Amino acid sequence: MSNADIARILERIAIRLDIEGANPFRVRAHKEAARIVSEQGEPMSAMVSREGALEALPGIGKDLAQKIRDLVATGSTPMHDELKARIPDEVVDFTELQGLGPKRVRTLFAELQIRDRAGLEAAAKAGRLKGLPGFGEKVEQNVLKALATASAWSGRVLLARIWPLAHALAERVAAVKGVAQVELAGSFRRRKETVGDLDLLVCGGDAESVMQAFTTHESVTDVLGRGETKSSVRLDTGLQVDLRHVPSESFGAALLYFTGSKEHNIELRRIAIDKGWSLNEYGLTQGEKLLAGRTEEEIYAKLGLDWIAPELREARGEIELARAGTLPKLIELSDLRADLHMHTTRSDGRDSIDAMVEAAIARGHEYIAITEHSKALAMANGFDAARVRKSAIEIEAARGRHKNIHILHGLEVDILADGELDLDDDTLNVLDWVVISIHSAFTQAPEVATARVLRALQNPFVHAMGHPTGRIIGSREPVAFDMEQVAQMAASEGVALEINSAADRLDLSDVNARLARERGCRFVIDTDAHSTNALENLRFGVFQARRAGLTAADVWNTQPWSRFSGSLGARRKAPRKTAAARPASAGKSVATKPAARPAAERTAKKPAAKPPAAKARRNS
DNA sequence: GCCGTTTTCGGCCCGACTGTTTTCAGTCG
Repeated sequence: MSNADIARILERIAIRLDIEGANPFRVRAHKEAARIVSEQGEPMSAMVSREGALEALPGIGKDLAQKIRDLVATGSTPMHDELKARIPDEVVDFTELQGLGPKRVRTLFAELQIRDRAGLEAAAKAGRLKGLPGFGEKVEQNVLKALATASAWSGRVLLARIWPLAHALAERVAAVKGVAQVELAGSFRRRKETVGDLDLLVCGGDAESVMQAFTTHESVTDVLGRGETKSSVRLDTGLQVDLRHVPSESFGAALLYFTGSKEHNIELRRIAIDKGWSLNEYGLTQGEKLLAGRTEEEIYAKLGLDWIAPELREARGEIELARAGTLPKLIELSDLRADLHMHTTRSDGRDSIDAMVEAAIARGHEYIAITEHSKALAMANGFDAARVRKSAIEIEAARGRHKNIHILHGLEVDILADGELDLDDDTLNVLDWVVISIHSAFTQAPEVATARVLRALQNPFVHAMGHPTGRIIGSREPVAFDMEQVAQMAASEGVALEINSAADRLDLSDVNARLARERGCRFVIDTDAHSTNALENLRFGVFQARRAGLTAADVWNTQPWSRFSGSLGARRKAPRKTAAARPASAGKSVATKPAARPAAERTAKKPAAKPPAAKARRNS
């Protein structure tokens, strides 16, 4: 049972408790626990075996720790079984519909015995909802609307997919006369890999004109609400967009507030309260007196904190680092000097070598690697040994045509099901840059998958592991290998883990990259572009890296060519470790070598997995 | 259900908007 599975069950326990009218703080405790579990890099299945490890997590006490242990051991917990027997799954799902919260869902279930979607729709159509307490004509109509919308809307959309439309909406509002500032806040600003809605923040201009411009945008199909300071709309794609018009003296406070995360805000509020102040979207106040509000920086400063980049605002220890002045200096797109994973028409790319190289030059890259597929991916026209040797000549010719960029002769070599690589060592030795990736056998058991990856990582010709977990957001689960062991092996072998910038990969995830960083891994951020356009995606990989707390120093392809090229051959010179080439025996934990860069060397800047001060977060 | 320099009880973040009410509960973020 993965952390995500456990988190989901805890979340549903919380909703069921809420529907039953339980103590709201008990509900919140379960929701908080779900969040904490989902953000742990280490699997719960590993943590349960360490005495007291669960209880050491802030927000997890004796009771929740036991529930997590039950879930790991049996896939369930007695309390959830009892709750499920009383409240069916589909009733829980009702709370996802706009306008239905726990109270109204409770009424539907208790008064009308509605147990599923079909029943809800039938009751609403028959006009049986509007007579219920807390319901009326309008709510009934909204339920029907929400049911129709929900079937067309999966809930979240990839950040990269919404990027252009989000900016178009912002520009539309920015064009209104007198508007001074427009920001896209929310999870969009935190650069989460998917966003559930968009939050626009506007200051300046006439509020009425701003609302008018916003609610009449061509992609708006439904105006959900329209007040003096706030409007909500639904777009034709199903996405909800909220706009808030705020005064300039409150803009920083509003930006902070609506950027979130909710958990980050709650921690900030606690700090304010402890100082006898109050923090809301209008500012930081002491009684009637406004202490700060115009910018985020002044609010953080007043609270005794360094400004925290939005990508880190997830209540994962960033506040303690900000207080201590030890926040990492996050990597930026401009730090990258290369893209080391891309395809051309020679395998399954859409553009030629020359087109890709020219596009890379236009992007300002100092060096790139052309990395076609290997032969296991026959459908992608993967290279065999002979084709690799021919390719070397083609790359050399390309170098002759393009003098103002360094081109590495690379390959994306398949990791076969048993951990063997798809090409032999002699062939790999021809290449300047070897990325290894999983493209098959995605559903192996954890021990098998772990042994497979550990074996592959020990090949001395390998430089990097591409899209390590193989997950596709929304459609394919990550390969179930043990990230802890893989990260330790990658660190000790000096193999970089990729953060793949493809919109639906973003693999490693922020949580995994954070764990890998703590184990001393280095990284590369690549596009895996299959066309010149896709080279633009690098920014999304950088966002993911920032969410993981990575600095430029953590990422190999930020190095200037002279240093990078000098570091490529290091592993090949070392004698081949024959014993290490065998896969570890299934089910047995593999001896973990110390990380290449010991954790202690890096603690000064790294965000702690569990901040030492977190248990006492109400201190200040 | 969690937490603790107020430590085993009594707190736990806060405001806008809607719709159902007739002063406010429910929902949402």
